[in-house]
Amino acid sequence: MTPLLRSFAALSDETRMSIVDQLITQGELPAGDLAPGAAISGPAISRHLKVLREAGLVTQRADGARRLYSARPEGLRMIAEWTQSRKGFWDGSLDRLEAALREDGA
Amino acid sequence: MTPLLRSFAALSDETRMSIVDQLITQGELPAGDLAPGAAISGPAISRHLKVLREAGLVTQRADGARRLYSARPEGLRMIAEWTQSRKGFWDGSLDRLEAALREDGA
DNA sequence: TTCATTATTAACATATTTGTTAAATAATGG
DNA sequence: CCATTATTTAACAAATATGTTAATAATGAA
Repeated sequence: MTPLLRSFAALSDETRMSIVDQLITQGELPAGDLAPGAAISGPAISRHLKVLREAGLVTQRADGARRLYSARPEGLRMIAEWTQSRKGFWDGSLDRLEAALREDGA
Repeated sequence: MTPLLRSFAALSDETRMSIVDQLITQGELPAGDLAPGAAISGPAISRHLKVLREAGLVTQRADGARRLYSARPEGLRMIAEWTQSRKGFWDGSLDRLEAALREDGA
């Protein structure tokens, strides 16, 4: 797991998922419009956006003093695949364990 | 996300996944046998096991001075379901975004 | 130019996670 | 009862994550 994926997966998931969710639902938005939805300060949002940018999950575009952000499909696909692999691991674990228990019982 | 799920999902995933994986693959194991596989000290393993126990992912059984650990199917199912819901979110995000982009292009 | 708006960076504080070593606890065998 | 083994807890250190306020760009308008 890369530091960025780990970072994305970790504590502030809710804030960052909310940011991405807003960008998906409402399309391109300036940084300032994302703060209210996340209930944290501008600088905090700005740093989340930086992480999301570096992780390839959002893109930034300048419009005067504003910075317009959008969700990035390639990034979302990467996350979906990562969660897929993780789900696969746990599903597999469960299957293997249940098989082992059945053998034990037999 | 509960603190325990968050804790489980967070940084030490690899260590804790390795522990659970060993318990699934090799069946019931004493705490001491899990340390080598994880490349950390006994006390560190012990604390991971405590987290896993509290999260309901493993069970503990006394055998003399040893503590035998096993993977717990209900816990694995819970994790599998949690990753499933997460995967669902990201898959859905991707679908929605791609649909939005198609509309834009049209 | 000067001011207002928008966003980012700097400096700092705090909580959480995770590891280590040393001490404590529990069980077993002389 | 004492020594040994297995494990956990205590005390401490370090890294990471995340938030805040204040300072610093960058832009556009008066």
